Amino acid sequence: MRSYGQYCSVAKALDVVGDRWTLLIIRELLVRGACRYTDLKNGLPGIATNLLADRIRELEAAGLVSREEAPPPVATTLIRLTEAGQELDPVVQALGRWGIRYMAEPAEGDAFCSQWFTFPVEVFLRDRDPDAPPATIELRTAADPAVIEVSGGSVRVRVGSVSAPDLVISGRPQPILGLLTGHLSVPEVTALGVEVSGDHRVLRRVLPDPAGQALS
Amino acid sequence: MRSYGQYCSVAKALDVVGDRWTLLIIRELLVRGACRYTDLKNGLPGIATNLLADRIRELEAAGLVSREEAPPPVATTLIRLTEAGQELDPVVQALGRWGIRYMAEPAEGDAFCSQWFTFPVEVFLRDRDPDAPPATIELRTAADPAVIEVSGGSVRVRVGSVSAPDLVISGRPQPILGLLTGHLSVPEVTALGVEVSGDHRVLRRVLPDPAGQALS
DNA sequence: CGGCATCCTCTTTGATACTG
DNA sequence: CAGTATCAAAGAGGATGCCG
Repeated sequence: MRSYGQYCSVAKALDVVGDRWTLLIIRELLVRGACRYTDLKNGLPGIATNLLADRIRELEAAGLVSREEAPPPVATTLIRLTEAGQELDPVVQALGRWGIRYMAEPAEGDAFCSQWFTFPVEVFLRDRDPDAPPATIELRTAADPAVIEVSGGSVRVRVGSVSAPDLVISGRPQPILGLLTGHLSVPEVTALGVEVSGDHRVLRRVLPDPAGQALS
Repeated sequence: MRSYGQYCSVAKALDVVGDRWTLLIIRELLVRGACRYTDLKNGLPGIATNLLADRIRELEAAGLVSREEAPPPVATTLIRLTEAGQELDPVVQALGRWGIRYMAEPAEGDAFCSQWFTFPVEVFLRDRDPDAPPATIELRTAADPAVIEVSGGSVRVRVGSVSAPDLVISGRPQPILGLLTGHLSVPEVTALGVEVSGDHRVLRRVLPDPAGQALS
C-alpha cells in the first residue's frame, strides 16, 4: 500500500493494515488461530487467490504473520500471527463492536462462516455462574457447526462439534445472532424458524440480564 | 466501496469505513471537532480534493457525518461527526495505540500536524496531581502550535496558543513525541535539538512514573 | 488437492487544472 | 472557500493454468 506519508500513529497503522482484505485476514487468524492457505481462503469468501497470496506476503514482510512447516502428519505450512499481529486484537474487536449495528439487516446473499459467531459472543455473553459445571451449546447453520463452551467464568467459541451438547440451536445465522445478542427471545426466534432444543437454563447462564429475564 | 458480502460485523464495519482515507477523515473530525472542508484538507496532507469530496459524501450518506450551515459571522458549512461517527473513537484509538510502534522511525519527509499530538498524549499522559492549579504546555514545531491543558485530573490537547504557558517545548515532532511517551528524557531531547523552557515540574505532573523519575 | 502465478478487464486513486 | 473535470497509473476482481 502506498504510504499516507503522515507522522501520525493512526496513519502509520493504516499504512500497514489499511489495505483491502488485510484486517479480515487478521480477523480470521485471530478467531481461528494458525491456518493453512486454504483455511484462510474458505474463511474469506470473495477474496481472489492472487490477492490472498499477495497480502500474506505483505503481512509476513511487515512481521505480522509467520509461516511454519507443520510436522509430517499434517505436512503443510501453517500461517500464524506473530505477537505484533496478535496485538491487533483490540483494533478488530473495536471494529466488530461498532459494526454490530449493521448486523440487524437481513444480509441477503451474504456469506457466513461459523467462526464469525465469535465476535458477538465475546461481546455479549458472560458466564454468570462460574461455579456451575462446564456446559456447551452447539450452533448449527448452513455453515459448519460451532460450539460455545461455557466453563469456569469464561465463554469461548470454536468451529466444530461436540458429542452431547447441553443445548442445540439450529437455523439461519441472523436470528441466532439476535438471540445471542439479547435482541430476540426464544419464542421470537422460534417463530423465525430457529429450533432451540435441550436445556434452556444454559441460555440464562450466558445471556445478559434483560434478555435473560425475557426468555420465559 | 464494494461490499465484502460477509455477514460478520468486522466486515460490515469495513464496508463502511474501510476505504482509503476514510478513517483518517474520522480521525481529523475526532481530534478537531467540527471542521470546514479546507480544515479537513489541511489536516489530511496528500489527499486529492476530489477524493475528499467523494468521501465526505459517502460518510454523509452512511450517516457518520452531517453538514451544518454556520451562522453569519463564519458563514461557511461545517462538517461534524454524528453520534454513530463519534462511536468510531474506540476504533481510531485502537489503531493509534497499535501504530505507535512505527513512530520511533525518523519519518523522513512525512507531513505533520499539531493536532496529531492528541493520540500519544491521550495514551501516555495523566494528570497525577488533580488538585493542583491548571497548567499549560505549549508545543512548537514547524506546524501550528498546540497546547496541552492539564487541569482537575484531565489532560487535553488543542491546536492553538496560550498567553503564558507554564512550559514551552520547541523542536521537531519526533523527539518531542519521545519525551511525551516517556521514551526520552529532557537531557536526551535537548541533545536532539529540542528546547524545553519554563517550569519542568509540569512534566513530572503529567508523565508516567518511570519517565517522571528519569527527568532530573 | 494445496499453493500459488499469469493474464485480462474493470474500478479506484492520485495529480493537476480549472470554476462558481 | 469549496469543490468539479480530466486523465494516467495503480490496484482489485475473475478466470484459468501450473506444479509438487
